[in-house]
Amino acid sequence: MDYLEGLNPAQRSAVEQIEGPVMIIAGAGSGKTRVLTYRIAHLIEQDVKPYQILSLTFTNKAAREMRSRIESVVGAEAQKIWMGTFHSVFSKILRFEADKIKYPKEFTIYDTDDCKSLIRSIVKDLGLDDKLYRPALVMGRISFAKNKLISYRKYSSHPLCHGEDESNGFPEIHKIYQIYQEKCFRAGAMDFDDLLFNTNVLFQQFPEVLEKYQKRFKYIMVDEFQDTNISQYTITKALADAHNNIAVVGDDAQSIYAFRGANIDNILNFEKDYPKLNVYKLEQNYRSTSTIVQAANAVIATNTEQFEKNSFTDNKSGELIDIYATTTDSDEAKSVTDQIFDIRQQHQAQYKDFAILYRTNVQSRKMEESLRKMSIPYKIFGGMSFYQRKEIKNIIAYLRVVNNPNDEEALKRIINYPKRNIGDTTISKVILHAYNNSILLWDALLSAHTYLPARAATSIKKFTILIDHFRDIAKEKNAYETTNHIAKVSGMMQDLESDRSVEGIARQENMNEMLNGIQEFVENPNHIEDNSLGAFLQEISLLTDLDKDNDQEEDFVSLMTIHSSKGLEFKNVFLVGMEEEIFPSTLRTSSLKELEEERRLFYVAITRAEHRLVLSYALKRWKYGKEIECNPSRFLKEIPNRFLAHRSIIQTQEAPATQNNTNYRSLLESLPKNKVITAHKVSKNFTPSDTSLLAAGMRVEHPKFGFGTVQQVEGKEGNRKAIINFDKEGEKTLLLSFAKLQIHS
DNA sequence: GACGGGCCGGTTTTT
DNA sequence: CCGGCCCGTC
Repeated sequence: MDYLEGLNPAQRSAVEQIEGPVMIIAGAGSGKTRVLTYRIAHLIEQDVKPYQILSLTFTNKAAREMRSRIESVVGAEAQKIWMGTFHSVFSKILRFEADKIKYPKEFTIYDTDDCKSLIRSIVKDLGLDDKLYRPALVMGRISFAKNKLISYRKYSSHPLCHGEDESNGFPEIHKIYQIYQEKCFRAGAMDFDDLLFNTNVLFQQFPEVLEKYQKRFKYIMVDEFQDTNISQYTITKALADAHNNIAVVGDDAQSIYAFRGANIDNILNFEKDYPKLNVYKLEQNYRSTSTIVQAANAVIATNTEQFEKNSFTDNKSGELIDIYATTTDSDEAKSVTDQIFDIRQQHQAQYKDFAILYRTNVQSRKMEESLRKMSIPYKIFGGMSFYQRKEIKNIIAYLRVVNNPNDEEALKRIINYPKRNIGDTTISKVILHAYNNSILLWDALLSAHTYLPARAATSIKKFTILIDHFRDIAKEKNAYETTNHIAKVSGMMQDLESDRSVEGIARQENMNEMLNGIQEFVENPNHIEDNSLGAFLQEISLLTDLDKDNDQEEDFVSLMTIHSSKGLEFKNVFLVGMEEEIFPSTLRTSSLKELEEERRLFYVAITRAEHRLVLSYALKRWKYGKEIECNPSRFLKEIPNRFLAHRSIIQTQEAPATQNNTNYRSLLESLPKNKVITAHKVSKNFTPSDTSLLAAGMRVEHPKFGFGTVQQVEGKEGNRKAIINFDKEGEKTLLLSFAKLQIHS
């Protein structure tokens, strides 16, 4: 029981209260994962069987990590705990129960691209304007409905659905939704939202199935509860109804997924649904310096909607938070890279102690270029993931068709790759024939000779024979051998090998990596009970690249969006692109609700940092091939001055394009570098002065640069700058709207 | 049916 | 700056 010793009183109560409904409000860095881990270990110590525990986490990686931590307390038993994301846990249950809801066991999971492509074709078939009915928009509406458990039947009479569509000029979405759902059903496919929606359908229509799982899962835990949507909450509540042993963990301040249907109201409803609720608040932050904790608190306090929570820490104040501007986005990237290089040297840090966070994925490009130039190892999470690459999607499409021959989206992708003389018109005719005659797509292919010209029918015949052959192979051999065979016999491998360009070779390497991945899957003892092709496909379609296990030995800087960084922590965090339009995003400044979610996102970003937080923004940035002017983010003003160290505008010089990155030392020496400024000991009574009357010759103090003499003041309004010659740091240009200066003379 | 060139439009976050 | 789509040519 010694694992209980290291917990504070609130944490300990949250661990020990195993019966009945529990809500744990866990501030950032408050040891939430510890509590969850020990709670499960504690359950097992109390003789709860591991398979009676269902623990829903936010990422697969979080589940894996938690499992291995539990394992170190209770041993191999930990393997039997049901642990994973909502999507992965319930897709496994659906795979098992598929026949009940008339889906094939080997149903396909459509990814976002598949869904959009399907919507595009439906919009075309209906003769609608594809400029108006854009796939992303339609998809968003369908997703919105599914997350609220609104079926296509209910959609057309729902004021928030069809009603809203009509007033926005999209009266046909309900129709698209219906056909979309029919086509998915016939293709034996579910999209991400369907995995949850259909779980609800399963539990509602088959009480005996629900009862089976209610009996099994005596103890249920939900992490990141603030990010669950109605569909997820309904599943959880249904499962918990038999025993009422449900513990949810969340932090309303970190709710950042409303766009995905997440509903803060779930926290409020939880109190209504479970009047006997025990609430525990974990308020002590063990992660960050008090400067960072207080800055984050100040930021979140700006929001009107929030729970009472008082985040505090006993950690020391640490360094001030850096803020600075750069002239361009390239300079921003360069300065961040330089600082990472320097800090690593000075503090003997490792690259994995650093993260670069941004609001949107496109911002990673400039960072990546700069890191490459300096030969700094890095990894980009999110954005274009491994499984989204064309060559990978192609081989997966083959596997999908072999696994489920009615998978329309996969079929469209590979029926003519490599070239088999089956063009778009032919494919469209087959799909239309299947739809009009209400037959399966595969049957439409088999009977192609009855309605298609001989030439096209012959090509299709050849294709179906090929796929049948692959299915025979799949019956005899394991997933790895099958894939290997398909890659060769389909002609894919040859097609890749014929391309000797750098990209072509990279594609072959990706293909090999894919094959290795399958082999690992097949051989992994965790998959012993089901290492089939179908199980593999299911697993990878729900994997994000955040889930990848990182080799402990590897040392790299992490680049990701703030959204992806949730739940993670880094010693040094660089938050880049702190500009209006970007963060907060233009699309989210019109309503208070959305702006407050952006602010929570800022809160999440700040609280990722353990020791050092650096905020930067550019004055100019490239966008769509044009250079645009940027303004500093309004959020910067929400951090109280006493936590900030403003720095001069940083201008770097780009490295010559021809420079290769093999010898970064000489490259480094050829470039002007931003020194990392050692903290100046601020005078005890330091209070920033009004700088509107600042003039040349005045003596000033800056919290980071120390004392200096004003050389010149220029510009006007928000753009006023002062050139100051600091005694120790030399000449700096400071933007007066941000610089904290105390005038001493 | 395949392929290449030109034009247009997009702008968030993710399972 | 990108990728997707349309249209012309082979």
